[in-house]
Amino acid sequence: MAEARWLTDDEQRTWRSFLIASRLLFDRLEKELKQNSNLSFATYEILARLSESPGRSMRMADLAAACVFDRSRLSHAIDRLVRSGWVRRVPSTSDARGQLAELTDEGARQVRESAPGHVELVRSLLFDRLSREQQESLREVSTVLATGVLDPARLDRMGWPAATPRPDPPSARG
Amino acid sequence: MAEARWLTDDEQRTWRSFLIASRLLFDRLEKELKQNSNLSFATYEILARLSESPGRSMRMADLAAACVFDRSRLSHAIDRLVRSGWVRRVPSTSDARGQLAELTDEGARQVRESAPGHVELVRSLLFDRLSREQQESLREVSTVLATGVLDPARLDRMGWPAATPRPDPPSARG
DNA sequence: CATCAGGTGCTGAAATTTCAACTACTCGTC
DNA sequence: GACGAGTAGTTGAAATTTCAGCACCTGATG
Repeated sequence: MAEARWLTDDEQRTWRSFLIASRLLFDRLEKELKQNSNLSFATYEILARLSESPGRSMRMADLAAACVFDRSRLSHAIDRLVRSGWVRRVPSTSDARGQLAELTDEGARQVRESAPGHVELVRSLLFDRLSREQQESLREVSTVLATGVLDPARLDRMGWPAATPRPDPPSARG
Repeated sequence: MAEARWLTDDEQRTWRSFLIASRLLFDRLEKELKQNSNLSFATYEILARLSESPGRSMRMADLAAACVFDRSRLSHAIDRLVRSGWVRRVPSTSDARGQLAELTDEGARQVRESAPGHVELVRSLLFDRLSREQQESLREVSTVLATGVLDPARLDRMGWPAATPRPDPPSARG
């Protein structure tokens, strides 16, 4: 290795700003959820993802990918959710290794209850304050970051949401 | 409360993209530090901040604010760093309640050793991939996020770095 | 069919973070 | 100089996350 490529002052400022801002934001969301629903952000995300999924259930690995958790972390988190009665484990019928995490009615109720406050806060801290151009920039930058870490194929497999609406209907393929 | 203000599809995609992207990025940095220097990101930040501070030391509260940690978390983290021999606790002379966390020589060596790899990764995942305009957008958006959570005065007190270079030299004030 | 690389999910222990007090000190006021 | 509110930092226990390793299943290959 020759000379380390340091950050310019400008880059340094940008990086620190991003770091601080995202942490402040996530902390704030965490606090709101804890306060109003006694949920951690991580827990909320799991419940939210499940609630949006067909059959209110997902394969463990898919859920982990969607939430950007490693498998162990998800497994422990699901343990706790099962103990709370909000999630049920169901063995996969198509793959004997697989488990589905399935939202219970109680779990679904919990999401419905906590979602509005959470969404309202995201809106008020983020979208109400960003112009349309800034929102586009944010998505653009996020895409750059994500593809910097994972290739597009992997992102796609984990349900990467940044894509603009499909250019062709799926049936028109091939 | 009347009707909850939900997110549009577009906003939903932007939000999820941001969430996933930042998590992927931070996870990656965490992994790199763990792998190459056996440091957590949190630990690295503490050491880095101290190393940049005059006298290689900071008041606990200031350090906590700079790293966006709560005081308890920082206190525990510093405990560990003291046990590692990388940081020393020094009572503040001006305020008998206060403590300084001060980097030891060993600690300084540790930062010097781990910084290049870390910076290189930030550069390659972020700055090498963003145009100048995108970098500006990122800073702009970060500022919006941060001021959405904290007022500018508080940000300033915690060493918010997003400011463009001061319009006047400090001595020209008043 | 047997093998084997790779994928899935779980587990227990260790490390870290969160949470709710608690002590000690400062500052402004009386 | 004593009071009381507010600040600085620590502490211990509980909750969560990380880490390494395990057991099991699948799918490809021979």
